Amino acid sequence: MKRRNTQAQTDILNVLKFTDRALSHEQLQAELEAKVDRATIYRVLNRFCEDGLVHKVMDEDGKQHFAYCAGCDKPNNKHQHNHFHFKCRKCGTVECLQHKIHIPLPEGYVITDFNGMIAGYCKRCAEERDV
Amino acid sequence: MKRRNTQAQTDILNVLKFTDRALSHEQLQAELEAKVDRATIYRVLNRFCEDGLVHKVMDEDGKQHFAYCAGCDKPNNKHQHNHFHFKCRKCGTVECLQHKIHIPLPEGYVITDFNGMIAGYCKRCAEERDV
DNA sequence: TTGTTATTGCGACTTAGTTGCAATAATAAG
DNA sequence: CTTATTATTGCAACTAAGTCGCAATAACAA
Repeated sequence: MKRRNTQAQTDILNVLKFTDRALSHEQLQAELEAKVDRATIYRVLNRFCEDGLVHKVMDEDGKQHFAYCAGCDKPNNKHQHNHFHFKCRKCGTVECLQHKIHIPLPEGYVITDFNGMIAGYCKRCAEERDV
Repeated sequence: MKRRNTQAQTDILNVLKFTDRALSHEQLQAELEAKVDRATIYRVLNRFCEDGLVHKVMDEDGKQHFAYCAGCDKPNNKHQHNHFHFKCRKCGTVECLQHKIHIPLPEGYVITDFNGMIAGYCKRCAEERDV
């Protein structure tokens, strides 16, 4: 199945490309000035994931967030999204942390997917809380 | 609000206590010979989480899994579920990995929650796939 | 034994994400 | 340039996980 170039796709990819955050469907839709259907957004994002353009993370509420693949490792041609994400419980932003992780797996185990999410308060929101 | 001892609660806690897995609501309900209402199971599990008896992990599909707190760190009285979980895409089991994680956070950030999930194939299922 | 209120069961509800299908439009072929 | 092929979209209906309100039940303390 060959991919085609469409407006919706480039719009979505642009939003993701020009932020360092991982966006939920909701946040992404808010950023999209062009009206794109819910279902289409999901389908586009899933396609991007398959193609390795974007990675998906689950937050602690079970909501998907998508981020452009910038600093992901690529050992032997396979994309590894082996970094953590930080979600602020107050402002809701999800950011990719730089620190790369390697988890020792029991022998014989095969890893296909990585989902690391830390929740808490980002610097700004933590300071506001202290006041 | 004071806690009371009920059958449902001890049943649920026993199931969790005597497995080293993190169970989804579905799996847990299957293990419960006594019939307990869906909503009750969720409420009990959430109470257990609040009380620090059990920890919750999200899998890559956004499904909650619950595991009895056995090997969790407890620095200065606060529970930290700072270990990873491995979910087999084939048999569906979620196990707690022993390896403890420490993620360096940007300065000023406060962590309240940790969710680490790796998906792949466990030894048994990986071997079957190779055949 | 009785009163208080935490807990349960039921059903209705919410929300995120998916899917079927007909319409649209990107690309290839002529 | 025109036409054919089929990937992609929009819409609406659907699914599944989890939550919530409320009346009924049952721990526990008095």
